[in-house]
Amino acid sequence: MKRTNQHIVYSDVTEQTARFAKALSHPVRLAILKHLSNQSCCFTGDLVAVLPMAQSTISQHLKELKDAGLIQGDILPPRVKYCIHQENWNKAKRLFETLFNQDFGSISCC
Amino acid sequence: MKRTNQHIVYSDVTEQTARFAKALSHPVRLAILKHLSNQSCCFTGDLVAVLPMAQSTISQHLKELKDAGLIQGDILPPRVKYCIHQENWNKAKRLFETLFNQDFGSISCC
DNA sequence: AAAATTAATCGTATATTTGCGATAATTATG
DNA sequence: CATAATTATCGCAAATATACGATTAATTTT
Repeated sequence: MKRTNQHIVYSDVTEQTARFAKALSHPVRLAILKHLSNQSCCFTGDLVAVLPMAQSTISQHLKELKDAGLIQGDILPPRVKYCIHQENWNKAKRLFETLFNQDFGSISCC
Repeated sequence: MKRTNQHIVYSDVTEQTARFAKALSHPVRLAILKHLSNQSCCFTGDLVAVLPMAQSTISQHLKELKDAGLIQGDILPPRVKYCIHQENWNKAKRLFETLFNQDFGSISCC
C-alpha cells in the first residue's frame, strides 16, 4: 500500500469508534445483529438457514463481530450459541452518541 | 470474490446504516469530522496541514465522506470549503440510534 | 498572457475484505 | 469405536480500500 512508514497515532476514542464502525459496515453483519435481537440468542446454523450465504462465510462474519467485541459465543457442543456482548454494545452505543453529539455549529456556513 | 451471482437485497435501513458505518470506519475520516466540528468549516488545505498524510490521500477521504453524504463541499476558487451535511448527518444519527436501541433482551442468555 | 495557488483525479502498488469449497476439530449418538 | 452433526479454519480468487506521487483543472495574481 506504500504506507507512510511511521504509524499514525489516534486517540483511543477515535480508534475504538472506527473499529466498531467497521464491524457495523457490512449489511450481513447488521442482519446478524438484527436476528440476534429478535431471537436474543442463536446458533450459527440458525443464521445459515436464514441468510443466503455459505456456512463458512457466515462463520467469518461472526468472527469479525466477535473480534470487534460486539457479540460473544457460548460453546454448547457441537454448537455455539451467540448473543450480544451487552457491555461492549453499550460502549459502542456511547461512542456513537459522542460522535453524533459533536456540535458542528447551528449556523451552517455552506 | 467468487460472489453469489444473485445480488442479495437488504432493507433500505440496513443498506444506509452500513453505508454510513463504512464512511465512519476509518480514523482519518473521523479526525476530519472532528476538525470540521471544531472549525465549523475548513478548506482541504487546512486538513492537509493538520493531518500527516498526502494531499491526494486526504482529498480521497473527503470524497468518500462526500459520497456517503456526510459532508458537502462549497467551491470558492481556487479552494473548496467543506462542512457537515446537516440533514444527512441527522439521518445517520437517527439510523444509529435505531440500531443501538434494538432490544437484545434484558436477561442475557449467555 | 504567464505564473502561482489550490484541490481533484489518474495511475500504480499493496493491503484488506469478502466469499466459497474443502478440510479439520469437537462432541454426541448409534 | 464408527458415524453424524455442527462449526471453525485453511487456501484460494476476486473485489475494494488505502496511500502515494504525478498530473490535470480551475481560478487568481502578477
